[in-house]
Amino acid sequence: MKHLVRTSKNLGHAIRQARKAKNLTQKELASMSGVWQETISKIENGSGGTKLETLFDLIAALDLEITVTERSKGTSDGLEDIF
Amino acid sequence: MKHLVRTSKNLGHAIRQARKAKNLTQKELASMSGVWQETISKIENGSGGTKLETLFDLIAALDLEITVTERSKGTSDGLEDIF
DNA sequence: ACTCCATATGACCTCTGGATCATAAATTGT
DNA sequence: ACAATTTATGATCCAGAGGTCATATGGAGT
Repeated sequence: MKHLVRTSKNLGHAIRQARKAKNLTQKELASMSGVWQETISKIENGSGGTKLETLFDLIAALDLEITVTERSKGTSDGLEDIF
Repeated sequence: MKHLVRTSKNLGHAIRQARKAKNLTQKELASMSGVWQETISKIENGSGGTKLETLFDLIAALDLEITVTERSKGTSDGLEDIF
């Protein structure tokens, strides 16, 4: 699945989905990423300006990757998942 | 161009490249994104944990998009740009 | 209903990112 | 070399993110 991320809320969804897909609890993800369970909860619920470093920790622990590209001109190839 | 972003430094490169590609100065990007020129400078140089909201502002102003996907298994299709 | 685990919330404290202004250093043009 | 523009740095201040602990709420399962 590919998540187009424009807001913190999008991000939260992507993180939560990836975590669930791996059958991890927030606590487990917390211990493998070094990010507190409480913080993960907030992030998954899209609460405000997380720090990038925190995001990278989560992304790495979840085996995800972030890419930055030019905005695709209309070509919504159907793989995106926007919230 | 597609930038795989794992660190703040990667991010900085992606931002700077996109800005240059559009022939914008930091000050111009600053006024169109609402992010201070000084802050843009720091971000482009990869200095530390930027806030997500700031990043989103920049990304939007530069017509870029962020996607989160599962880490591609080996398939380095040659389009990435890692720093 | 009652456990047990998961997730959310609330409070406190510390640390740091970003706004803001000033200025230094680097780059570009002539 | 010089002037002009762009980028970097340095300092101060403030808001808020995350570490940390305690607790509340929610959900499964029995």
